[in-house]
Amino acid sequence: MAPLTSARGYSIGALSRATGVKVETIRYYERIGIMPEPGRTAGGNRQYTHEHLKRLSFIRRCRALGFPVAEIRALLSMVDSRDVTCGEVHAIVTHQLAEVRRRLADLARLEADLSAMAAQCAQGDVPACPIIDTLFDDDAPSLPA
Amino acid sequence: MAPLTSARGYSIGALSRATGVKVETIRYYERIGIMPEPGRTAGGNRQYTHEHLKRLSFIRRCRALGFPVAEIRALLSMVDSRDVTCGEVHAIVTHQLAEVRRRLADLARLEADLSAMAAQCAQGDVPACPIIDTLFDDDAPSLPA
DNA sequence: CCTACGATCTGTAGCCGCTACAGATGCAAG
DNA sequence: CTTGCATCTGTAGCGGCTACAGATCGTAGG
Repeated sequence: MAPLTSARGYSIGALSRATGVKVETIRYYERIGIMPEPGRTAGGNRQYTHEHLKRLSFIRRCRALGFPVAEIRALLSMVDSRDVTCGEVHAIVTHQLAEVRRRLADLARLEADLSAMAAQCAQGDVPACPIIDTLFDDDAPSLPA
Repeated sequence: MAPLTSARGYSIGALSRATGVKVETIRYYERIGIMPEPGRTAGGNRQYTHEHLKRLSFIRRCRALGFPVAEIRALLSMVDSRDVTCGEVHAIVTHQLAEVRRRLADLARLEADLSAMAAQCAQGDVPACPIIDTLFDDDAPSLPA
């Protein structure tokens, strides 16, 4: 019986479609060492296995959660060395969570400042603009924190 | 009477201290054309005026609001051409506000996902980890959107 | 006036995480 | 066999700085 696609493996394009990670990015991940070098066809094209697919999906999910590559690398090396302790993983996740919350707080402040500025503005063809005036004002040493 | 510091102008270091923008960044802004080339001393050191100070403060405030340099450039060219219409400024601010809100929403989702993951985790020396399991799971095609 | 030392100078390379080429091949369908 | 897409390698670019190296400027103390 003719086996399914997974028997001969995936081309890089197939892997890309299956994971949603662009071809160039897959090669990039190989170059920076978070994806292992796959086998090759006689002609030199990459051939991936289902293991590659799982790993790349993992990476994609982590990226979607905002993990920097360095942290993904750390997670993967724990997985690779079969030395996953829940505590370490928890620490990485918690750290990332703190990062995200910090950025959230920053953005919330921006949102407040920008919407206040937008509200100030007459919006018409008026040649003067309170926004510009505010931003250029000497007396405001910083933002309305 | 001996004039104040502003008479001879500011050195790049003084401007940096006055605005909170690093020296290298000031030179970078000059290179990319959002800060004008200042005068020079006989020996070739940059000499800034109070106008430079105001402009750089404006840039810094805009950056702190998350405006990309391209938008700051647009704002500055309106100012430079003395053709500031409030409507255009409003459009740029509103656009930036929308960007910020989009990023806020993204981050809020990340926050939710990460805190759910962190809560799942046993946190101890347990050699298995539900987080890793989840992220590696085949059946999860994407994130719990 | 000289010396010493910090500030500033120019130019270039690196950071992250891709993305976009160019120009040469591989591979599969008709 | 040809066509034409997919893939190959290698390199350069994006934004927005940041960090050097190695030379020169400027100023305060002796």
